Amino acid sequence: MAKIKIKFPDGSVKEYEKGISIIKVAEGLGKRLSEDAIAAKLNNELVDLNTKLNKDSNLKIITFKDDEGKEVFRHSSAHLMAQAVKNLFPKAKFAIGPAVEEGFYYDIDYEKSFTPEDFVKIEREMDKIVKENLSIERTELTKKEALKLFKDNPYKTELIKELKDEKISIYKQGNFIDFCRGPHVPSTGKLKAFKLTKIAGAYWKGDAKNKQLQRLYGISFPDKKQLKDYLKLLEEAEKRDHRKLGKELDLFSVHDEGPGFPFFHPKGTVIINILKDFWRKEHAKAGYTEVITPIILNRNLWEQSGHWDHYKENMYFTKIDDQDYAIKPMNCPGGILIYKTRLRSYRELPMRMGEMGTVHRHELSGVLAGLFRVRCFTQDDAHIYMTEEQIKNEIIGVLNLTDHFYKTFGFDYKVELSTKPDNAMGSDESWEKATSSLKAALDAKKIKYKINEGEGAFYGPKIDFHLKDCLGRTWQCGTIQLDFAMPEKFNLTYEGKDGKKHRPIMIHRVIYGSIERFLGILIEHYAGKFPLWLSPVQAIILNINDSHINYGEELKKKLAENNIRVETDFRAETMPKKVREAQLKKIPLILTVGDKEIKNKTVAVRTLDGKVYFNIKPEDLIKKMQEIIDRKSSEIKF
RNA sequence: GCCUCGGUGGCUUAGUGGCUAUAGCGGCGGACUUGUAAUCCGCAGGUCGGGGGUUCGACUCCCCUCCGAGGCUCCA
Repeated sequence: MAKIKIKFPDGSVKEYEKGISIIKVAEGLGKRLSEDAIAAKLNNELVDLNTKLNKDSNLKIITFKDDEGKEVFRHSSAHLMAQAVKNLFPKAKFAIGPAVEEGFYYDIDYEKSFTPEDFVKIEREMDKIVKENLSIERTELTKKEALKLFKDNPYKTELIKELKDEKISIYKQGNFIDFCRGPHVPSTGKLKAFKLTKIAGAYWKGDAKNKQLQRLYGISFPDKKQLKDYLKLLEEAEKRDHRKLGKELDLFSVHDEGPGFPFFHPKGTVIINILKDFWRKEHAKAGYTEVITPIILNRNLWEQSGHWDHYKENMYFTKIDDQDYAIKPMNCPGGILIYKTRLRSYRELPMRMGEMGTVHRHELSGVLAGLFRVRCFTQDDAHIYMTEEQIKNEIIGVLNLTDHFYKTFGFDYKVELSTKPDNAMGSDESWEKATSSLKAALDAKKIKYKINEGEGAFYGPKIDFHLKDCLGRTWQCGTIQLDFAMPEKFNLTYEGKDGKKHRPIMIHRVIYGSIERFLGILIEHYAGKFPLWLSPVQAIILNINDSHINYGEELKKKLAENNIRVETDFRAETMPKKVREAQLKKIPLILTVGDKEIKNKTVAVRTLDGKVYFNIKPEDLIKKMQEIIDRKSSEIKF
């Protein structure tokens, strides 16, 4: 028998008999590894575990810990679900069933809607198939054979016809056959822990003109514990839902009278104003000015900016004196009018103009969600007008500022760079220059980034920031976009050293993104327990009986004089009840006054973690609080 | 916009054709004057999202509408 050499990721090389299957190799490497194995990477190509090795190769065993492993595992789970559905509902026709970031789905064409009761049945059937531990086998067919096999399924037929390749792979597990590129786990017994999560409508090929199918979603893991942990995380996320907390903490509300137009209550407004104050201070330091531009502007402006032609379905309109006006969906055209009020000199560049601009966008009713997706929001916008040479430094400036903001709130973040798309405007040369300036700035800051080839806006390349909250979920917030188009459309110029007119380049950038959305993210990030500097109410004073009210009022006055946001609760309720209520309102500091405190001229301080500190002097408390507020710290200790 | 599910006092919620629609929290009134997560008693509060229909009778069934939740090409 001939021998072949297999090289592993750690550099080691082992000899095997030609024709050995990968699963056999894995078994030789260790029991644990062979049990965890899901698929393998053979010479950098993802393959099934029962693939036979016929020549010298590089081999890596893939487990659930690898992203590819998760994908294969969930993809196999989708097949498992499809098989169960097929067993229970033989008339169901299957479209596509891939793995996604959060699990997997299968699009199914079936006459009747699936119900939650069906979920239970399907899960039971899946369990059965897992217990049978059916082997999952790959077979290759010609296109003709495949078309014959799937002649009753219009979706698979369409997909097979679209395929350029003549060779088609199918996967078979028991009585179930699916057209699939693979790879898959070797048998259904691997798919131990799963749960169907939701059902939704989805169009065939995502096109609203096509038939709408039922999309069944599920999640799966190699063992029950991981599934349990995942479900727990979902539960935790649900507890933190900003819509729920927003109501409980009296921060904001939305009404039938204005879907997608949130109302901010006094406490929510406190936080928004703090976010704005912080923004103003930091931007002034970084050399920005601030402007205010109107909400409603004439049609001519939007025609010139291109919004009238390209963004119309997202805009709101109105008529004034019989003329067409639009409510601004973006701030830039307004800002540009300010730039154009007089001739600009190169000496003025870079010119950094910020604006807390409230924009209105007509989003589809179905996509609205709390503060995350609204129809009216305030962008912490700024536009920088500059020369090509200034790009790199200006980008570095924005990167520094953004980093400072996100760190302040305790967010980790990831950066992505999007490059020239097919429908781009502007010359290849200026794109090249702009993109390399963005890269140079990122490299100078030693920021790691992912490149999204061809995903830039048609008017310029961009950098996006994705925040990671404490549950590991990511949110796109900040963005830095270079723009060659607007300066062109509005014929922006500056006079150079040479006395000639030149075209400036523009940066559009936001850090919070939308203040409303950022507040939503903060609510979930902190689970409603805001750090002291952001807390709408920083302290509440409780008395023990009526004789302590006067002392409590004095204390309140002292705190309020030092700009501390303080409330009192002098109701004739029991202490435990008042403590409980303050705790549920997530007020960071509960201050209690009683006989002892009056006698010693002190106060008892309770923090949200339940620790109580007695004998604190009011002056010391104020000093401590101010220090914590100044540091914007989320920890409180005495 | 489209699909699935949902909408019952301020909030959470019981109630699948039959007396005057539950209960808890919250609110208000009263008693209690209380030492760090719920003291007791009483009262008020609902055109069951809105409109129409079926029926002797509708929160409950049907149709329309409004609002909300989750989704709507991450390649067989």
